[in-house]
Amino acid sequence: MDEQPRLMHSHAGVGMAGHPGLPQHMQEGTGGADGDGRKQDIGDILQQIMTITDQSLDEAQARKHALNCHRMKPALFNVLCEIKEKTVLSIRGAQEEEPPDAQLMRLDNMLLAEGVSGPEKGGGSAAAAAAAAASGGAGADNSAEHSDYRAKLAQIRQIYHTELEKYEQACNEFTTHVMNLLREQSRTRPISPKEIERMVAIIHRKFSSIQMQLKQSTCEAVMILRSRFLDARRKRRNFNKQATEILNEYFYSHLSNPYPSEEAKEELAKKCSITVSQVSNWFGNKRIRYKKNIGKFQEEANMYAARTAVNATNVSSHGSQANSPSTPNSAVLKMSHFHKNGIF
DNA sequence: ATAAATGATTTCGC
DNA sequence: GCGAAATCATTTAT
Repeated sequence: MDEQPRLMHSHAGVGMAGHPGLPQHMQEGTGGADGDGRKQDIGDILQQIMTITDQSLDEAQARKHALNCHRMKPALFNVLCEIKEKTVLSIRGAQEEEPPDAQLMRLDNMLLAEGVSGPEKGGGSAAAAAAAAASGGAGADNSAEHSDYRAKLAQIRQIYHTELEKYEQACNEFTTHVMNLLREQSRTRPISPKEIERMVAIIHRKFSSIQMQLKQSTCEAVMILRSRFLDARRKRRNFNKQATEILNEYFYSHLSNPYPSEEAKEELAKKCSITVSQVSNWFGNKRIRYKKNIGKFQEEANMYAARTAVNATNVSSHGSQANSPSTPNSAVLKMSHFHKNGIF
C-alpha cells in the first residue's frame, strides 16, 4: 500500500528533472517551438496532474496554482469537461428519489404526540392529557408524580432538541465545507452544479439517518419514561373503606347481575370519588375473583346481604322499630340461587 | 420475609 | 368497545 505512491512519486520526479517552477519550464517549451517539445510539455503537465495528490500539501498547492496559470489549462479543462459529459450521462441513471420513509414518519408522529418535537410548553400538557386519557382515568391524585413525569419529559425534549440542533449545524457546516471544496476544485476539474447538488443530497441523507437514530432513541426513552411513570398508575392506592363498602354493597345486592350500567357506574364513581374506569376495573376484578372462589367470599356476601336486608327493613318499617335480628338467610338464598342458575 | 389482597393492565374473543 | 381471564406491581396482613 505504501509502495505505489512512492513509485509514482519518483516517476514524477524523474519526469520533472529536478523541480523547475512550472513557468520556467513552460518558457522553455514555448521557446523550443518544435512539435516534439510541445508533446513533451503536455506529457509533463498530465503527469503532474496525475501525481498531484501524491505530493505534500504545500507542494501540491504550489503546483496547483502553477497549473491553473498554465496557458494550456483552458484547453485541457475543456477536454476534461467533454470526457466528463460523456461519463456523467451513464452515471445519471443511479438517481432514485426515496419516498418519505414510513419508519421516520412513525417516529415523527410519536414524538409529536408525546410533545417532544411539538411546541414548547403546550406539548407537555398535550402529552399529559394523552397520557391521562390512555390510562383511562386516575385523574385525581397525580399532581406530584405528574410534574415529575413532565420534568423528565422536558429533559428528554431538551436533549432531543439540542442534539437535533447540533446535527443540523454539523450538517450545514459539513455541507458548506464540501461545497466550497467542490467549488474550489471546479476550477481545476469539471464539476457540474448537478453533481454538487447530488453530493449535498447524499450528505443530507447521511445526516438525516443519524437524526433518525436520535429520534429512535428518543422514542425509546419516552417509552421507558411512560412505562416507568404512567405505569406509576400501578403505584396504586387501595380505595378507602367507604368506597369499598359502597362498591361491595352494590355488588352483593346485584349479585344476579353484577354489571352496573353506565349510569350506575357514574353514580358509584361519584359516591366513591373514583373514576368510572376504576369502577369498571373494580367490578371486573370482583366478578372474576368472586367466581373463582365463591367460598372465600361467602362471609363477605352474607355480611353485605345482611346489611342491605337491615337497611331495607329499616326503610320499610319507617325507622320506628329497631329491627336488628339480622336475617341474612333470604340474601344468602338469593345468592346461592343465582350461583346455581349458572350466572357465573 | 412471605403470603394474601388488590387495583391496574394486557390479551383475547365476541 | 366490553367483559373474562391472566398477569403485573404494589399494598396489606401474617
